[in-house]
This record gives sequence, C-alpha cells and structure tokens, in this order.
Amino acid sequence: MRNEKAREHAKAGAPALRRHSSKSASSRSRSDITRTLGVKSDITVTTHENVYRGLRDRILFGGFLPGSAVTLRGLAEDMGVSPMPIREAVRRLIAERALKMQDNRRVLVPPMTAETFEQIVFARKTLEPELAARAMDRISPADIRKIAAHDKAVDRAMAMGDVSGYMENNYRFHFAIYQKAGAETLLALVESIWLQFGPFMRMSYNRWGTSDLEDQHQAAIAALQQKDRRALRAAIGADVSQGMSFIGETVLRRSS
Amino acid sequence: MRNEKAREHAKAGAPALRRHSSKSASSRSRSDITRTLGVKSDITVTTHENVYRGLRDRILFGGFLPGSAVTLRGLAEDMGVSPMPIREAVRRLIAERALKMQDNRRVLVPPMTAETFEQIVFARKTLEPELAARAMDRISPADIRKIAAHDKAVDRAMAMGDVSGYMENNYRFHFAIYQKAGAETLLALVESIWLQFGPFMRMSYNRWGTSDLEDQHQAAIAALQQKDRRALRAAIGADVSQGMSFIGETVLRRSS
DNA sequence: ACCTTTCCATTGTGATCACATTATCCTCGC
DNA sequence: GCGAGGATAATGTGATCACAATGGAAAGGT
Repeated sequence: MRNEKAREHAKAGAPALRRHSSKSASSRSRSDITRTLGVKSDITVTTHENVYRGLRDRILFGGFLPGSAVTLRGLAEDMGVSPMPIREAVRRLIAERALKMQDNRRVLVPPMTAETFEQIVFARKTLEPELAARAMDRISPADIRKIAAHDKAVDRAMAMGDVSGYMENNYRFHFAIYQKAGAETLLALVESIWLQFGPFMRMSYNRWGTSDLEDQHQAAIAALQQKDRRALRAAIGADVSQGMSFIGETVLRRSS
Repeated sequence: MRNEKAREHAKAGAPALRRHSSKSASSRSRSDITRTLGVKSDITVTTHENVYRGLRDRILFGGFLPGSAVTLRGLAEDMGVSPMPIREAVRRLIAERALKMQDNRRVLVPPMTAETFEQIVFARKTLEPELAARAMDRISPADIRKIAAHDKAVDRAMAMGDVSGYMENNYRFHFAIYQKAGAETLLALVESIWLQFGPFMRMSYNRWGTSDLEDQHQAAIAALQQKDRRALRAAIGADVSQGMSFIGETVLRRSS
C-alpha cells in the first residue's frame, strides 16, 4: 500500500558546518510524531520538515496560546537550527492559517473571533461526518481497536486533567478515522481547520478543566462496529457540536 | 471598511544591491492583479508577495499545465529575482496544495486523479453555495452590477475562445460573490480548492474549447436581485456541477 | 508629571554561498 | 547497436550576511 512519502535521505544538517549557536540541537526528539498519514517513519527527513512538525504539534496540542508572538530567530534559538528552516516552516503554517502574519510583519498565533469560530464549526460539521462516512467501509476490526485505544487514552488524560494528553489523543482518535477515508484533499481541509482552533482549545480547557467533558466517541466506535453509516455521521456530528460548544463558551465571553 | 492589509512599506528589492542576473527585473507588471479581497492595492509589498500572486494567477488562470515541472532557479530567472522569495512563494503554494513536492524533491503542478477530482467537486458543492448564501444579504445593487460585469466578460471571452480570459473572469465572478460573505475562513478553503483544479481546467478547455460551455451565472444574478437565497444556492450548485462535469470529461479519459 | 523625540535593539526579507542529492548525458564495453 | 557505468550539470536545502522597518526604551522639553 504505502500511501506516499517513504523517503530515506540521510542529510539533515551537516553537523560539521554548524558554527553558530551550538545549544546542543535536538531537544525535539522526533519520536512520538507519527504524522497525519500512518507512515511508519524511519530516517530523518529535512530539518524544515522536523521544524514544521514540531511547531504543528505545539499548535495542535496546546503548546502555544492564542495571541502569543512568534519570532523566527527565537524559534531558531529554541530548536538549535538556523532561521532558514524556521522561515519555511512558519511560511507553511501561515499558509495553513495556523499562524498569522499581521501588517507589522509580526507573526503570531492568531486570536479567535466569534465569526471565525462559527465558520470553523460549520466546516467541521460539514466535512468531518463526511470523512467518517467515507472511511467506514475501509476500517478493519484492527483499525477499530486502535481507534478505541485512542479513546481510552483520551479518557485517561481527561481523568488526570492532562490537557495536552487529552488534546493529542482526541486528535489521534478523530484522524485515525478520517485518514482511512483515503480522501487527502478533504483531509487537508480538515487539518487546516484543526490547526486554527487548536490553541484556543487549550485555552478553553485551561480555564474550565477537562473533568466535565463529554464526547461521542463511544457512539462512534459502536457505529463503526455495526457499520451503521448514519449513526456514525450522527456521532461525529454530535461530538463536534459538543466539543465546540464547550470551547465556544470561552469565545463568547472575551473576544481575544 | 478595509478588510485587511493596507500596508505601505516601500522596500521591494534594494535596487543597488542586485548584482546577479540583471535581466531588467520587472516583466511582471503587478497591475491587473486585484487579489482575492477587494483591496485597492497601492504601494508595492514584499517581493515574495508579488511572486506569490504571479504564480497564483498563472495557476488559477491557466499559465501552467498539470504535470509541468517548476524549478526555483528557473522561476527566479524568469521573474528577475533571487531564488529566495521564490522559495517562500513556492512553499506557500505547496501548503495550499496548488503545487506539489514529490519525493524527488522536485516541484511540479500536481496531476489530477479521479479521486481528487471527486473530492474537489464535493467540497465545491458543499462550500460554495453556502458562501453565496451568506453573502447575499451583504450584496448591494452596485455589487450586483460588478458581478454582472464579470459575467459579461466571461461571455465575451467564451465567444472569442479566449481560455485565459474565460478562466480569469469566471474566477472573478465567483469570488466577487463569495468574498462578500465576510467568511475568510471558509473562503480560504475554497481558494485552496480552486488552486487545485485550475491547471486542469485549462487543460480541459484547451481540448474541448469554450464554445459549448453553459453556466448558471444569469440564474445566480437573478437570484441575487430577487434576494432569493434558495434559488441562489441552487444556481451556484448547478453552476459548479455543470462546470465540473465538463472538466470531468477530461479526467475520466486519461488519468494524468 | 506628561508628552514628544531620539536612539538602539529586534524583526522579517532578500541575496549569496556551500553542499548533498538527484537527474541527465556521454562514453565505454560487450 | 545497445545497455551499463561514470562524469557532469542542475536542484532543493541550510547557513550567513546586509538591510530597511518597526518597537520600545531612554532622554529631553514644556
């Protein structure tokens, strides 16, 4: 099968050439990444790619708060690389609307507005049930077990009040399903959407906690087992609604 | 009003510093661009931005054919700038899925597959009628006149067999409507989608001509005038269906 | 005290160089 | 002739430097 990208490529940074910051480089471990598609991940790819994934995970799993500034040299220092791969990764994330460059040319994690929020909800409710429905026939029992495992991890994290863990596993739960649809084009739209509400999700959970969270994951898993497409659509739709209304509480109070 | 980005900034290229290719620089005139949002456009922005717009227009209006290779240094030579702003523009377009980097690290205009095509149709039929519906209440009689003018230009181009002119004005017709929705987040999704089928559209028209094209623009304009939201949704949906089924003819024959 | 002005640190941008990898073409052996 | 192998050109990537614009702080004047 092998959907795409199974590159080898050694490269990655010409260690003898680095004469700038030192800083011991790799604080970013590049395990636990996995990426959107189920690629097994073997050898290092480009520095830019690693930087991109690192930033992406931070945004998606709560490493950044909305409104926080992002500087090229700052990130370069943090990650122990030259500003160049940072520039490309940031440019990419700006294109995906995960970051925003304001007129000042300052880059920041975009704040949320009620209008943007409403559009995100619409897009999610439109696209995610569709992706799930398309995925259903391609999901094997083994896949369902993996999906259920993600859900378990979500519950664990929720019980422990581990916000990042919750966000990460919730993401994995959803995308383990969607990814199976084999619909890269639609998947890319949804990924962009998630990148846009990620930081805000964290903010919301910071304020309200994860304890009184409900989700429809169990209903979705049941629907997958019974191959009930209508029920699956409904479960995903309801899950999106619940999750977003929870987050929406925060949006509607203050507009940053 | 001023939706966003009304930068001034002089800059743009430090003319005394250029000691590489000469080539007399600006073959790209940067009039006739207008950009997505209705910004009036006054002063020069960054070189990267100009390069981006240039490439974007080429993709959207038929300047590239699917599968054609794109090299950084090649484009830099063409546009008379250093490879640097090209890199950023290309990276951005890759993120928007307008270009694709294959495992070779070669950049090309992505080929179309039947699967991708189907997803594009779904996304368009889902999002574009919604955008039009949201825009309706914000569209003034003056706006309708402008929209109708774009439609006229479409007809003219069609009659003359001017494929690029057709594509450009068709784009303007649609986005003049959508842009009025004030839904940037959804608009960005649709823009990304258009970038993905642009090159293929050109290919299709090259093969079949523009003469036997029908559209639902008149129906959409009528619906706007009567403020009939249901009819507007239907007209946009039908227009998408017609246009895409025409393009689909080409997709289904050969898979490149 | 408060507002203005000047100065300096910081930021993103563009250019250029060095390098590893990949593609392309040419040549040589059979 | 024709295919394998090696030299050569071309490509994306990362690093580094120079520069203009911006932001913020310190100093000055009223």
